[in-house]
Amino acid sequence: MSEHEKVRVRFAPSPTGYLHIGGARTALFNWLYAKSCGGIFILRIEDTDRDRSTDEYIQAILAGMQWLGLKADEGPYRQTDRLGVYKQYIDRILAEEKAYYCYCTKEELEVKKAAAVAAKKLYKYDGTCRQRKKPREGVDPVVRFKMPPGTTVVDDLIRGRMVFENSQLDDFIIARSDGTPVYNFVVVIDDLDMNISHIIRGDDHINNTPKQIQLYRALSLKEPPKFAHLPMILGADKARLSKRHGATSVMAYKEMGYLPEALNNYLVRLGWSSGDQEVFSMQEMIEKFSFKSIGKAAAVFNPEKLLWLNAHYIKSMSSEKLSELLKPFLSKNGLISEDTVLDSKWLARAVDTLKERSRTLVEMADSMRYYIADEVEYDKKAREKFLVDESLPLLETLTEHIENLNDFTHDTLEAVFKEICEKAEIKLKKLAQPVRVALTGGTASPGIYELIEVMGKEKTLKRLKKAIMVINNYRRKLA
RNA sequence: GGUCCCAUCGUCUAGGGGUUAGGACACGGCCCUCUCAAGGCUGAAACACGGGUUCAAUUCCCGUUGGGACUACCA
Repeated sequence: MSEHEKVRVRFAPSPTGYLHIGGARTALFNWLYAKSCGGIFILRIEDTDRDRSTDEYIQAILAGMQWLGLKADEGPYRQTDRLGVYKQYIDRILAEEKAYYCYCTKEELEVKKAAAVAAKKLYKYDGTCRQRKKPREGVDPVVRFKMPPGTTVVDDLIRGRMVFENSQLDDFIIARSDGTPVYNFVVVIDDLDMNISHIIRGDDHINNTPKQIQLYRALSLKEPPKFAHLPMILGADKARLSKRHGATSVMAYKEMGYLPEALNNYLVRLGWSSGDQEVFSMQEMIEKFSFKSIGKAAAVFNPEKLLWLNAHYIKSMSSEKLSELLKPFLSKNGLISEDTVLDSKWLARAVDTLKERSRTLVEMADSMRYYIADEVEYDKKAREKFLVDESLPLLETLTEHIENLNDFTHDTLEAVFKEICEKAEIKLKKLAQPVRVALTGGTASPGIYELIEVMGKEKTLKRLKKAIMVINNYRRKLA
């Protein structure tokens, strides 16, 4: 592949909000395509809307992409740093008479537009200023593109051929009356200037495409880039994904305890597939990515499936790594503070017991409560059902056994439990459930032996004794 | 309204002129089991509708319906 044919793609968000699910998917697909053919992935911040763009959002977008592992090979470029470039192009296109100054005021245009709407006709700029030779006093003009006649063909890599009548396109504005260029113009300049080979973006941009292609042709002899329009992501109500549908910012998912692997995997399967495969490593995605396997229909965002994938990635991640990721969540839920010293081996052991039953890091951190907190709080129903007279001798016997136990491991604990059950002629359940409530406060937990092993002798004994006390107190009250 | 796009289980999707229309999430059942999970097995669940083309259409074409995007001196 020669140098100028090299694949160069870009993700071009506007910093008017956080990196959301839809943007992340667009970024991912661009990144994937670049990686799949040894191309360059460029990040470009489209901040020409100065009223709505903020630095805070730029940082948020960067943070989101970093979390997802979508590293840009070039950039971030900022369009506001390139205003001089756009100015040159505007002067040039004006000089070549492919664009013109328009002195129609907003108010005049409003009136024409209202009339068109009232008559149920398509509103288009009527070309009043196309022939105008002289400036109008007291009006700062906008610059409009002189849309040529004919048709514009878009050969979309995903959708195939689309044909647009140029008469339906407008003499759209390319520079505002304050001289600043507008989106449809700067995109084209940048893509031209940055030698973008493929434009991969949401299909909400389809209608911009013919306009941009016309601009390319007006500005350059080069063939315009190839276009690939990705299907939209919708909410459960089939409307465009928005805040109403829950968290839409990528970083919000981080805070809810999702793993970037899970989110990437979920996102890649929205509109794309490779046979029956559901789980993909980033490497596999890169290897299998192709425009041919991208669908055309919009996809509904399904949080349940994301959760399932997250659980999957939690299960398959090493407990050591998980422990590190878990720590921020432990301090957030108050289980550890800055000066807490956690033995990392012990933490990994604890995580090990929780991996298969946590769908998010938040859930896992909450389960850690019974391992870390000083006291457990009993669930009312659990206490009433299991911390009862019947359990008292069992808990007492167990306490004695454990006090004399030196070898505090899964196997010896199992032997102890078996022995007690045999002597008392009861099923394991009769013993395990009260113990579970005593130790965790609830009825759901890891296996009883691993639970005790991780909890340790001291904490186990303390809680067993507390449970015994609770049962005795209750008896006394009744008496 | 106009332009453009889209249409397989509730959801994500595979498939494609002849299939018992496959998988995954969610849901139900069973197994495993000290609880909860995880895991295994299993069940229910879809080609929007109407016309063509064809020996044959869910698949190709047209239309209808439904959904969506755009229609800014936003991006």
